[in-house]
Amino acid sequence: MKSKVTIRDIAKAANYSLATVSRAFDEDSSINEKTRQEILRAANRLNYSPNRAASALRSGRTNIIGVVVPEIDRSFFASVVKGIEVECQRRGYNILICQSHESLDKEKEVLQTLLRLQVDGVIISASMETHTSQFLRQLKDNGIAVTFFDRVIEMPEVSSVVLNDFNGGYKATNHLIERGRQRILHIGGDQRLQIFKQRKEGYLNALIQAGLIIPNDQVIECRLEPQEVGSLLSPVIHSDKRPDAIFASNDYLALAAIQFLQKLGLKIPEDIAVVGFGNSSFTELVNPSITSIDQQSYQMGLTAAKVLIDEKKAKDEFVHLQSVLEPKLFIRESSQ
Amino acid sequence: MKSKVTIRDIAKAANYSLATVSRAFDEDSSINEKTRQEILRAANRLNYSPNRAASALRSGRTNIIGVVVPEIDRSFFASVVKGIEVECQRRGYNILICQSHESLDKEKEVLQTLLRLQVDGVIISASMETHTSQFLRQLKDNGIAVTFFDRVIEMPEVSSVVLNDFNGGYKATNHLIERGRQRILHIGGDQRLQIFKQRKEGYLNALIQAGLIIPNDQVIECRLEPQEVGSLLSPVIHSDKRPDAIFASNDYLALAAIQFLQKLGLKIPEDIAVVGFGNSSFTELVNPSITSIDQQSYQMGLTAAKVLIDEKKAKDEFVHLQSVLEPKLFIRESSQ
DNA sequence: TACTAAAATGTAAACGTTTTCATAAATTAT
DNA sequence: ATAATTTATGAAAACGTTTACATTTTAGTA
Repeated sequence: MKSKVTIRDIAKAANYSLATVSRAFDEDSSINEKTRQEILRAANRLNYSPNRAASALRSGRTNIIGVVVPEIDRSFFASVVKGIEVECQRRGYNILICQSHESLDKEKEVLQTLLRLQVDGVIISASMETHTSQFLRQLKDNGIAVTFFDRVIEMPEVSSVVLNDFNGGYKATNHLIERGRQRILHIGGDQRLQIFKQRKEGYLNALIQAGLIIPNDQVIECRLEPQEVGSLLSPVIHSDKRPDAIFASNDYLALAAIQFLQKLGLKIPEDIAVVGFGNSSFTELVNPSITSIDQQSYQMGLTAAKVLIDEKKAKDEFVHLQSVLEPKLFIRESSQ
Repeated sequence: MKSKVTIRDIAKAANYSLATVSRAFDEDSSINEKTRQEILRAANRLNYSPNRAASALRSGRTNIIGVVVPEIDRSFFASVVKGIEVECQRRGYNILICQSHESLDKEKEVLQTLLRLQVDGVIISASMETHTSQFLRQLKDNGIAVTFFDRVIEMPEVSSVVLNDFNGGYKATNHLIERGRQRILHIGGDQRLQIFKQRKEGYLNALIQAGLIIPNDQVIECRLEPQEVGSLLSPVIHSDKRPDAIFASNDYLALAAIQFLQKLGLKIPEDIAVVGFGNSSFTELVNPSITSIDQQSYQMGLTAAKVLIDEKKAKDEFVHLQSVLEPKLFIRESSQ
């Protein structure tokens, strides 16, 4: 059964006081290196493992970082979480996962739980319904560090890690322009989210820079339901000025568009080239494979964890920063 | 800053002892209902929130459940974890995620951490390298409940939740037989894993039951690298007795097979019907969409959490059980 | 009514660390 | 050598609960 060897047993075995033993386990504590070794050896011999609850109670630090995502089973979030877990593990932290299910109420609830648990920090991507930061303010006021990723809420003194969505939109569009496309249509996402707004801005910028006119009907807003794509696309496709390329703000929309167009007998990419966003795993599996912008999800997770932990370590003199990752274009058949 | 209202403050406010206040928060503690209400009201008024570290230290219970998966960003695991999180949240538990990265050493390491953290239970799907249960034994010996899912290790007195992979293989194969296919080839996975063994068994059983002969070369073992599929398939396809159907133990293999066959000019499903396994999201996105066996991943997560928590609650009289979920066949174009 | 059993509350001792403050030992400066 | 620092150690008090045990109150019984 449970061994139950405590710091007290080590103290006895190594013939030091509790305090000294405790210090032996603390990196930056003034203690004679020789006695530290003695103590560590004794601890090892007794097969000691510290009681984290006791430590948390006394010190107020848990070494646990809370992670809040809308849904863990979306490949983007799963991948970010993977990055977070890897970096946290490396730095001696553990992660506690919560899902907001895109609901503000649920998000508040899990943040409340994380506060109660006294996590050392929170890494969060806001739910669709979240547009204010008051609850996170509460965490900050209780000394809990906060870092955003991807879906960021305006908030002073909070670090965040995002993709340069503007550049993503720009690169995607520019790629199509370089391939000689002239009439490039954009299927956007919910414009209340910064990420989609930025992608669209990048798209527009690329067009302007290339001197291409942008007719109003060349941007379609789509609330991310791939089923809608057909009906939204139909009028434009049948108009006299059919687009010769599409930049979709999301891989699922790109795929839906491709399938719709193929059903109409159009050839991809010959008649219409398509670029997606997200570099989802299926983009290289479908036929034609889909050119897409990679979101650096894993890297985003690594970075978010790094930023948060560094912030904790640096205490006061830490400068809050927004880390911006650069998107990468993966060229595949749909735009060749 | 931190409010710091403790049980002591409530005791003062409500005019009861510490013990009584503590009991008011414990469901099954003998306490007068009226005083409980009084206390809860006071707690509410003071905006009290319990200190979990203190509770954990004193009681030895953390209300945290550790979850160990090979890689969180594989859609199957992400989906199971989602189920686990939802059920745990509902029952007042939190989950701590760790990845084994398919490495035995890493797995041991994270289990050690979870032990240190004194989690109340562990839900785990074993790494590819794990074939023994000695480290989990250690957890059990320390009073930590363990539940397996999907990748199970033989271990007495441990509950598990799995898919009926045998039936999955059977259903997939039988579906092809019902569609009139006679020469059904199987692309299997690593036979050291029970799940793949079972799928193959189900496949063989369906064939036998239908009175179909099984030539030796009709089962291909593939270590799950989709690139290999072509070279493995090639000889069989060009032989005089070409299969008219394929049951792949995995959706990626199914897709790889389809793409390889299409390149050879074969029509799917007319020339060769294909069924996959996993019901991955891309199966309905590709062309043709792929018939597949659903693994009930979300349900598996829900169930695993439920079984574990029930076991904790029931203490001794709990009967360890293996929950077997039934796979579902999703018929799509690749087998019509 | 008095007596017993059950239910409700209180007292106080844990749980295993960390950390403040005090003290002792070692080092440096004078 | 002595005083002034610096460095290592120790003693003891937290941290905020839970829980065994003791005590009081209430309800039940004869």
